[in-house]
Amino acid sequence: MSVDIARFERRAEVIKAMANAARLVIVEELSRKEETVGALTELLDLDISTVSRHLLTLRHAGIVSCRKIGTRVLYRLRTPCVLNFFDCVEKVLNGEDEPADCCSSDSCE
Amino acid sequence: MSVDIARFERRAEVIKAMANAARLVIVEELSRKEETVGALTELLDLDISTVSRHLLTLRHAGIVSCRKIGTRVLYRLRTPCVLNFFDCVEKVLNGEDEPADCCSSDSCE
DNA sequence: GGTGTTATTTGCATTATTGTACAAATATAC
DNA sequence: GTATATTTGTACAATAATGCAAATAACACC
Repeated sequence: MSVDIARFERRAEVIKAMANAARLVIVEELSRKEETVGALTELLDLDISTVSRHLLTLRHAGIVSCRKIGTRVLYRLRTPCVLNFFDCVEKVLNGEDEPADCCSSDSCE
Repeated sequence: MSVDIARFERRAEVIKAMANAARLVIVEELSRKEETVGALTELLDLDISTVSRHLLTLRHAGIVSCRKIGTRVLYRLRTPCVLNFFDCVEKVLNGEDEPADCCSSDSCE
């Protein structure tokens, strides 16, 4: 391999943290306001322990941060620029940003 | 669950396609010019069959497209806006976009 | 036509990673 | 002490990454 793969591994770690529907719901919700684990769990059909782990994933990636208030933990979006991902993702989903595809065979549609 | 999870699943599919170091190398390389599977394989310490599958993943997500020239298949970046991800990813990695974190305990750093 | 060569994809098996729930542990307040 | 909120231990299922070998595609040559 002739590339500095470690640099791309680090980038991929951040993107991986965004590569899950439940975590995207969390990110969008936190873009509106700080929320507790319990409140986020109500949005998602998941066990609270699972939501807690999703938040850990986002926190380890540096995307969210948290603060403790009594027995609650309030999570917030630490790097709102991740919301910029969505514009491009919608373009990709709509097949924008490209005239049309060239090869239409099975192996290359 | 009280959210339209399917919408987030679709978004996550696109982001998942970007959530791998080898595929990020491919995307960056294709941002410079069209390349064949063989040429991309030389950048990565992976079997050509693995690279072919990474390209399939990117193609299914709508991020790259391809065209056949003789026995070669040339891949190109279909939605260059994905390159915008990198700016934010670097910010996240550098801990920018945020004063500092609040909770410094084990459970909430 | 057939045969060989090159480039890519596909079938299959294996390993690694991720998502998940339940139960138990921890932390904080009352 | 009890009650509430969250995290952690553990196990399991689902998904993803990988290489090797075989299959396919496109061409060149005879």
